[in-house]
Amino acid sequence: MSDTSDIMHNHLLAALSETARQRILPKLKHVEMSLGDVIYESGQTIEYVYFPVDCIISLLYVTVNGSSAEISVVGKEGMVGVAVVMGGESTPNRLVVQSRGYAYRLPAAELKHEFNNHSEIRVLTLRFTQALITQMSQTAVCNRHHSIDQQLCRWLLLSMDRLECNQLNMTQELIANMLGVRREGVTEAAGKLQKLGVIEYRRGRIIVLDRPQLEALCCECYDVVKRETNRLQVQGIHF
Amino acid sequence: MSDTSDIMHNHLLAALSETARQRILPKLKHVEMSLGDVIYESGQTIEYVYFPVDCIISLLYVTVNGSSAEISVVGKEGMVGVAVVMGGESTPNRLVVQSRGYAYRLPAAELKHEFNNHSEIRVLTLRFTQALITQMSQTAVCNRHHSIDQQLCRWLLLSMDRLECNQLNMTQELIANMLGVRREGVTEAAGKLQKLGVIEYRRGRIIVLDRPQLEALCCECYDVVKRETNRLQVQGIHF
DNA sequence: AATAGTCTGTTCGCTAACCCACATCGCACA
DNA sequence: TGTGCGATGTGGGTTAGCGAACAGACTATT
Repeated sequence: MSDTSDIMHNHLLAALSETARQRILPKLKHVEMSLGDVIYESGQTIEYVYFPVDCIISLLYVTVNGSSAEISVVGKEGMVGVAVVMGGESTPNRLVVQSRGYAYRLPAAELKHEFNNHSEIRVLTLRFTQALITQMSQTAVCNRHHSIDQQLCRWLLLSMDRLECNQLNMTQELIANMLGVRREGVTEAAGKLQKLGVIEYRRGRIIVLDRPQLEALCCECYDVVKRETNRLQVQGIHF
Repeated sequence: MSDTSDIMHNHLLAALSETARQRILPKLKHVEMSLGDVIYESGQTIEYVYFPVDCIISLLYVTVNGSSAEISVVGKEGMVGVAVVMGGESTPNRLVVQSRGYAYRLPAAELKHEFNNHSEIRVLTLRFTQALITQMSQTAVCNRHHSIDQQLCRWLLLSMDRLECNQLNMTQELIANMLGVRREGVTEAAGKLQKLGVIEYRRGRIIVLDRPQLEALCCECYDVVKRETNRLQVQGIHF
């Protein structure tokens, strides 16, 4: 995926009408996203928005004492940088590439212009923002009420959906940062899942062997977010 | 505050130009909001949006097993029901009146129409949504990393700001529901604050005696949200 | 083949918050 | 003036997750 033939993999770009896509296409740049890249730092002015193709971007919040938590995760189903159309220009979040791959990059001013002058991308962007809000609020609840075991399941499922494959390159340390817990907590939770035969874990590589069971072990949060995201996307098809 | 003379108390309505306000005014209805009123239930279609004047509305998420958590809180600085302009028509949240008072109610369709046809209210609504998103993500982090003591401080400060008075009618049981913790946890935290002379607590009524100290005891979350909300509102003044 | 570095597994004590049960206090209303 | 109920305070046992420290296992590099 190094040319522009994969543009339709991003659901938002794919949902555009032919005319809208032709309008935007020349402004898009296909860029590589490497694991760990910080796309924006907290409070930094957003200069580009990104439409992921096969990478995953995490929205992290980092506290003053350095501990962090993942607020939401975005892949091919969406975009990052919605704050530019909301009028904020920046957010208090850090955006990090959680899984390497490619994305289409659009200058923030172009998105703004398109957003203000054409209802099509406006509708799509807003609807996706609504899905993002759902994911954030679900994360807040999950952080409050559910165990690390459950949250790990949720996190794995969200990542799998965005990669569309059952393998994930990610150390326990990094997962712990995303979930905002200790690495040992992830080790323990992952160990349980491995004993159950749900996943296989080897030095920075996780393979999901039994997805149905993973879903069964997960809290409701995954399902709520997925259903709501689908609901909003299905609506997104008609204009 | 039982007539329509208090319309300017809501910051969004106040920020409208004279012509925009004249356009919307006839569609607004001044309504009383009683403590505990459920404005919308999770998943319910949103028929009206509300612009609080002196009441406070909590966005709650209720899990399948009945435990709950407050995702964000809205008062005179904003509105509830932004999902209608996002295209969602509903959210998986419950909205509850946390502090009684009045609000202006607008049919969802009217807001949508105004949003799609006039940039003024669009800009205001979107910017407020951005502030809401900030609050939600901060809540997620706070739930993960901060103690009940700190969260109680945050919650009190958020409520105080919206009431613009140092007294709050609210039982510990209700606060516990908002924070998504046990009532005993709140009793303990409130006890500490009372011993320190920061608050005075008597049967469903809290009085804040020493706000500076309350802020000092609070985690960073309050400050981040407040600064970000201010930043977005200040921008909101120019069109 | 050795070595350094990274990733994973495991342990021990500790604390915050949980669950449950019950005591007490104060306001409202009869 | 009681009396009942809703609100608050307290305690004991339990647990999930934290912090720190360390051992083993795998990988890459030389």
